[in-house]
Amino acid sequence: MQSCDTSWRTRSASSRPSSADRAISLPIPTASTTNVFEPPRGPQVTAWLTDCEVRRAIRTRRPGWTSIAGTPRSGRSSGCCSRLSPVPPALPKRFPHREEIAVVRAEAAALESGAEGDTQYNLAGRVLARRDLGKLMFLDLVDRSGRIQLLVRPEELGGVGVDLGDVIGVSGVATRTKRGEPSLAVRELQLLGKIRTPLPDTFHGLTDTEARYRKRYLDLLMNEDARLDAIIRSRMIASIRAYLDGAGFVEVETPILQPQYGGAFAEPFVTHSNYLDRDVYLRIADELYLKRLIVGGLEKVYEISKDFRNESVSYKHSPEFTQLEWYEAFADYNDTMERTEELVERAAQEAIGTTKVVFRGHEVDLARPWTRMKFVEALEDKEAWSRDPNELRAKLDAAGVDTSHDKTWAQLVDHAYSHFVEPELIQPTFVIDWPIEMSPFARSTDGDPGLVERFEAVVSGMEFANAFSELNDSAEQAERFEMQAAERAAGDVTAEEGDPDYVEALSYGMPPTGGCGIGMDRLAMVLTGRDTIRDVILFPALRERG
RNA sequence: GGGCCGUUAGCUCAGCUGGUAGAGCAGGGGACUCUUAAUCCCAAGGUCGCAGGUUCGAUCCCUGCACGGCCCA
Repeated sequence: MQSCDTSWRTRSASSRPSSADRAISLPIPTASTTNVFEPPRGPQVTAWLTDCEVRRAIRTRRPGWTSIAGTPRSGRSSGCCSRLSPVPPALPKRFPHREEIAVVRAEAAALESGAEGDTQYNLAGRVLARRDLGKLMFLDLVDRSGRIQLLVRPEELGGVGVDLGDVIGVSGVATRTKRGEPSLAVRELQLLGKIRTPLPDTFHGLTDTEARYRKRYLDLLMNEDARLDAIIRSRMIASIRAYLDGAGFVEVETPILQPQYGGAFAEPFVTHSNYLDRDVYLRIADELYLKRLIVGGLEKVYEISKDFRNESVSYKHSPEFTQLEWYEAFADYNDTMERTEELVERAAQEAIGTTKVVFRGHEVDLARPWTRMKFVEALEDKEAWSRDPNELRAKLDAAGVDTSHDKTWAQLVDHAYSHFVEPELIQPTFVIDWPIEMSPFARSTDGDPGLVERFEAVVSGMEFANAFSELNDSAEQAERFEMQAAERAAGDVTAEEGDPDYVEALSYGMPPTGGCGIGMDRLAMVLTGRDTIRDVILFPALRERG
């Protein structure tokens, strides 16, 4: 099923390594760095209740505060997180003036053992460890920014009923324990969300691959790496948007439901519109609509969106995936290559703080410039190039490649490329100047009308970007569609269907244009160091459980 | 689509070519004032993925199916 890898715009697409094994670490956010993930900082945090108010609350048994929420208990099992657990009265609906755990942890880490800070902080998060020593209780509180130990003296709070997995809010001061652990000395503790089903093993976490995908919330909750992956992906997307916006691009949205799909070699999903009283397709690419906008004069447009391809899955293929496509008038594929390098390098720096990653077992550097390699020369080096289908098939058969599924020359050549060239491209590489039969939307090269100005970007053997100097002549586009119709007739069911409406759009004239598609999921794989696309898609497609 | 592997307690895993299942953690009861996979004591926890077959007897052997993983297409 190579059809996926011959798309015009790339499609995006074990044991779980521990944090220490990961090639990347997030730069610690500081006040000076712009971090889109940090919630807006309010005024300097103080207790959300004054001591006086707390005392009054305790006297009046103000609901919600653990210190007065129930009978003081002893023992580590001071409440059940199951159906037997007493329902706390009216939990708070908000918890304002919250500081990030990482901030308080940093302050605590700078203290002497046994010392306490001056500032009272509010922290909130989930309790993921509990070490109960009778009159002393240690809880580990986790939020998105990190983990900190809570030092609790239940008697001083009038008893604490906290179960592993509860969401709580606390108030207290930074401190370091005698053993030197950065902590918060808790003065007040409040239950904010009750756990009803026990957590998975808090030491091993949730490691079953299927369970991690089906119950991603548990994966995120238990595994810091999973949270990190989600954040890296979000930063990557944010960085890309910021880059394109800054470069004068207009972000647009084009139809997902389309009467005519196109722009890639792929099987579409088919659905039905009651209003239109006809079947419509879920888009397989944004390409043809975006170029209509270039015809319309928007000059620089981009879209980051879901595409859908009704095909099987693999480590780099998912039936629904996120793709970035941009189109830039008055640019060609050389300009587009430079922009691709810059965009990816910036995304890496802003998402993970470095351009050096480990992906699929290889140390890779995404920093500019990337290697340029001509498609035909790469195949010639492997003695896997011929313009004659029979001769090419013979060469591939001689090399032990099973060509029985390849019906056309284009399929043979694609097979040869996927088999011999692509897997060996480890450092980021642009493979340029592709056969015209494989590229119905790209302009011919100046030197060889049989080749087009197209590039694919590859890293660790995986394609993640695909671009070309866009064909902008309607008559030639019509001929290319006819060429594709011949491919279909020859047995390639994924060959491009013609799109007369698109040809008509081009007939009004389109500026020379460079266009590019980058698989966001695949780029996220590279940046997170994940080997499978399902690890960077929060809710991957799975079969219904039997 | 093909090959290989997996599915046992909420989670992480043991289970000897066959005699109806164990541990740690979590959960329940209790002890404990510096722990950090805290520790200690007690009790509880199971349609061994599903359906057939072989057998006196199946978590174990065989077949099919479901779901997942890896590799190939």
